[in-house]
Amino acid sequence: MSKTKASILLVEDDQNLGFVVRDVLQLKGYEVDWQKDGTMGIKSFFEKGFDLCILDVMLPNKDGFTVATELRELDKDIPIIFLTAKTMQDDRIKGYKAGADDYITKPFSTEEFLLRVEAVLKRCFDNGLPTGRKDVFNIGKYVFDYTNQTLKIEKNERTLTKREADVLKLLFINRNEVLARETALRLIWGSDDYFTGRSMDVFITRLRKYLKDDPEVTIDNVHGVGFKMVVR
Amino acid sequence: MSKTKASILLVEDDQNLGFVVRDVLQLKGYEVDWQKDGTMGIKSFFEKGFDLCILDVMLPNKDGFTVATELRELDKDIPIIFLTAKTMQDDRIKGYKAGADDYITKPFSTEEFLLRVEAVLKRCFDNGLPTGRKDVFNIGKYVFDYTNQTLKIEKNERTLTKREADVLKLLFINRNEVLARETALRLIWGSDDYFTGRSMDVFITRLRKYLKDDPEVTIDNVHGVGFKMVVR
DNA sequence: TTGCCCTGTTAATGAAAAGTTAAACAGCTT
DNA sequence: AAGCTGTTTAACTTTTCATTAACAGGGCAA
Repeated sequence: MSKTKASILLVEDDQNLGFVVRDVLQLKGYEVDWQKDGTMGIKSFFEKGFDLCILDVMLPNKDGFTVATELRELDKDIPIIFLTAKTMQDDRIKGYKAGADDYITKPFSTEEFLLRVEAVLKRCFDNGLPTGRKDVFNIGKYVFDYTNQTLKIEKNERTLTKREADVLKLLFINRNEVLARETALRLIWGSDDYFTGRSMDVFITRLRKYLKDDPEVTIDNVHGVGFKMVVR
Repeated sequence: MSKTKASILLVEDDQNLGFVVRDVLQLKGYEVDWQKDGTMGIKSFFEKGFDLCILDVMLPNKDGFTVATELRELDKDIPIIFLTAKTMQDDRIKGYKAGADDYITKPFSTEEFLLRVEAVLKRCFDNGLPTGRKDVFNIGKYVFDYTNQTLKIEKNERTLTKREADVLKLLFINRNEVLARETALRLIWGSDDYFTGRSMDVFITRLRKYLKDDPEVTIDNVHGVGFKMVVR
């Protein structure tokens, strides 16, 4: 069945506001992951997955909109709520409203806040409850369970390492499209240099070996750019 | 509901002004690519594509107007805003002639600047939001995906190399018009000498081979000038 | 028509990227 | 500190791709 309460990613650099928001949500039974900057937020989302993301617009390094764009690359339907300062111009709010499921202007009351959160969840999961995050993927004849780090074909199950699972998941999210080397290195390794690149190659080799039992699934190289998982 | 905000190309050689402008735009949620000279700006535009370009008039090597003209060759509808140090009537006239959508004289307040930017975007994308950059082209019976570097006809898909994709895209942008050899060499290779010219010929040969399955698509030579992709 | 430059085409070359395997290493646990 | 596990580094091989070369036509001006 489904989970009882949604899990929420909160990206907020302000200590005080972050603490309060997390607390309010947790008291309502939500599972909350609080990250202080966009990069960590994206990493966490990739690894854990959430039912809803709440992003402050003003963030160090990577602002909320950029974060939102990158989150949507990982999951195009993920509900997103923005937190914005009151000083923001009206037309601007209109501008990004299209990409957001809701926006809340600071300061806000906890009641209003919770109402908005629940409204978005209700709208996105029509029974009011999240369907539960999907971290089991069907890759051709394979069944890949990301959280349990297992890869199964017919009766053969293999346990993957964290890195293997990360690379496989990212490839699958971008299946039939080129996954730029740089993107993968940035997201999974956090750095993009010669050696991490070579390291990735080693993982690709290993994953190909794991996936060789279904010829419909291949990992193709696009020279100088990255890799493309092709699922026919 | 995929894109949140417009992506902007900023071409500005001055460190301080460039930094400030980028920052101001980023804080407003725009995705900003800051290039320090015209050549790099054009290259970046060709490879990534943007919703709006902001060009300083005074630039090393290639001035803003020249850059604008070349940008318009790549995308005749791209919105362009000029920045200039002083009120130079001559420049203004020349600027509008090249097709500026707005013209901002330095120094300017961030408020004024942002208003102008938003106004131009609003004017150009009537719903206030950019349409999103298109990098999938229909070339006769072919479907060419620039970012994924694929060229497809019916069920046959072939992956292109970076250079092949670059040349093909440039030819297509100038379809039914002559693409000067020099233009292509400058933009894609960055230099225009005998050997790069010969190299280009090799790519033309290869692209012709790839495109031979649709007789309605040809790459014709214009002796001494360049090539013309003809799509009937 | 002749000669010269420009283009078409194919093959050879060399450099860089990727494939592969094994050893080294780091972080745990026992 | 020995063993175990997972990741990175290293060393070597193979592949890929842009460039260069080599040769064959073509177009155009004189």
